[in-house]
Amino acid sequence: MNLADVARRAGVSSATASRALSHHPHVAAATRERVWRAARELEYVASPDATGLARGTTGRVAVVVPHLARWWFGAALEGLSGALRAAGLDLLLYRLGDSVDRQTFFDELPARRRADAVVLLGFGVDERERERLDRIGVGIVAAGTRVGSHPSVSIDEYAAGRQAMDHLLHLGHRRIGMIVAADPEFDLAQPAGRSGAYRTALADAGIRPDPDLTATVTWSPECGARAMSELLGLADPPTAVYAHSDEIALGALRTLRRAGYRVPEDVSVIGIDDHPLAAITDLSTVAQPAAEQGELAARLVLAGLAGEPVEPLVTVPTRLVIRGTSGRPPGRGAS
Amino acid sequence: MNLADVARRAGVSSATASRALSHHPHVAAATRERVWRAARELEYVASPDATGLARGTTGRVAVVVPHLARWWFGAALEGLSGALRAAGLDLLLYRLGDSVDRQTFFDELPARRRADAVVLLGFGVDERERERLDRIGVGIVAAGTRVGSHPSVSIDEYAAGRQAMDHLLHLGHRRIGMIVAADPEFDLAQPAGRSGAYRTALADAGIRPDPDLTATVTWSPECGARAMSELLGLADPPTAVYAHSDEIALGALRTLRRAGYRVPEDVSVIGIDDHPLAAITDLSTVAQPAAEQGELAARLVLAGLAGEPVEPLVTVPTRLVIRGTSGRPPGRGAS
DNA sequence: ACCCGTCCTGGAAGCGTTTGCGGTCAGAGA
DNA sequence: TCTCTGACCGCAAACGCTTCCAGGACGGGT
Repeated sequence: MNLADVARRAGVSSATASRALSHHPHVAAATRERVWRAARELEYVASPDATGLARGTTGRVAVVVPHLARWWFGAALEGLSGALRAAGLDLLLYRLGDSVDRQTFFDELPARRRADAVVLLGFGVDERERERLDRIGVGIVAAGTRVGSHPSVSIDEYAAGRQAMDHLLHLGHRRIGMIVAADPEFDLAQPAGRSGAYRTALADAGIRPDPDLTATVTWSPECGARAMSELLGLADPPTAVYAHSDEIALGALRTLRRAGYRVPEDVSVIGIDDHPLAAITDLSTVAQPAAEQGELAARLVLAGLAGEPVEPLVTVPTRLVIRGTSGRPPGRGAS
Repeated sequence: MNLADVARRAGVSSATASRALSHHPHVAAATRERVWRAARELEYVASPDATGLARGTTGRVAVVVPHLARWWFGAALEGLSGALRAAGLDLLLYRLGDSVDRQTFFDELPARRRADAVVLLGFGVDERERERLDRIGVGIVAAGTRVGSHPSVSIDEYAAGRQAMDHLLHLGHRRIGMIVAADPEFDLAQPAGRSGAYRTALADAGIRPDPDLTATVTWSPECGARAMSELLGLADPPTAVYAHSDEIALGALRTLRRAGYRVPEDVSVIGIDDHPLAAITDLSTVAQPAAEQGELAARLVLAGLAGEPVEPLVTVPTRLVIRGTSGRPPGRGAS
């Protein structure tokens, strides 16, 4: 069961056994083979605790997420876990459900000494938290957002927003609503870029933004539905709606259909994400590769661990996906 | 940084420091206080590796999942992680993406010696795998499925299926289609109960099942859409469809709408899960508490670790949620 | 035949905790 | 005042692995 047992069975010292098993040079081929055979016969597995103690490294990386049930997080985590597993690293998952969890996490830093690196998945941290985080003493990588000057991988939020907005503008829409997806507990950092795109896109098209056309809600389909109701209640409702996420957009869609509006004949809708349900709902959107972002984050971690230089800011491309919920505004007929 | 440093600063031996920090009895109150203060000042965090080595326990729980991006898994994992965190246990995540991952996982048992318990989230294992699993040497708990005689928490798949089917039958449907959600890689174990419910419900209603009315697909909305096309292509298409999951049902819904069928006037649809998008899509379904299942699984783990007797089979209730996609069959008018 | 590298291997010292065992010391009972 | 009983505390041995350091064997060059 232990290294000593393997060594005994192979007739060598535990030092040699250790070297043989971890592919060190300077071990005779025959010896190496004997040790490996003994290990196999005994079904030997090294104790990671002992290894960690001796080597000063844990073989684990901590991943911190605010949510798990939302599509983006699950998908990103899939990419991340796959790449880490391939590299033989274990994944320690910390979910910070609410501000209490969050507070204690940054106060106590439970991940300390338990991982060789930390990945922040999809949420921003404030100044104080970043300062705490630095005390954790290991490399930090962010995915889906930028965190200070740490290496990070994400989409260009602004560009993604522009793709959505420009699409609506090209279709001829002038009165465009926006549903902002914010999170009361977690600064997702995405809203800024996505909202900025809204404003500048309008400005570039020579349209003065109407503050009434912006609704801010928390991240859930129900809220998207409510926000849409608000927008429809305006004296002069929008002919198109740009939602910060597909989940929100789907909620908005529901409200529109319920209220008897035709989509896209009366109102166009576009989201961001390319959620799996967007395809079957025929929702126009801006696709972002979630799993790939997770995977790239893992690569940054690996590079950092290997002491290689790491690309500080990786940006993955987004892609406009035009489906059935976006069309020309009413009263303009198809070309 | 180390225990020795804390001990030195508090003017005691590291043995005493250790006892004081882990709330052992037979430590003078004053001493304990001094040690704690020193620890706080030094921001001391015990090395889990060293602790694990000395104590023979890891403080970690391995969680094995086949998917992450699907709602149920994310939600269950949320419940699980919350409860484990509250108990001070770390969560080690192993995602088995495909049969290759799966094979190597069961061959090499990487979780061995790295966790005090293993939770199998939402997938069944075959005989060989179970036999391998037992060699892992720690407690095993299953959630969302049953695994041998290990403690497990899940819904009553059969009962859930009956709730859905009986609802459709009560509405007067006689020709009911079923879309089975299977997984080529993972035996989800759910199909059996859910399909069984279909057959016995029909039998109890005196209806002979028509094999053409059953479509088996893998678990994704697109497949649900395709399966629905198949059913609609039948000479005598169903007036209602019972889908094994909401995701499938949503796909089916899309096909129906595209094909110009009205829901529920022409065709009724019901799923299982109560996916967050089911509410906004107005999909009738059978709700199952995903997060709660995860949380209960964590409790089983905790009980097992504490040496308490653990309930072997926990069943959580499901609930029929009638929304807008289920109604009376055509040609029978509202009562 | 001798010396000197080169390879391989073993001894042993950590890595940071926990914990069994024994020692010290103060207070209580006689 | 003397012993005895506990409460506290420290010593040192694990826990299972890695790695530095040095020793032994062996072959080739002189």
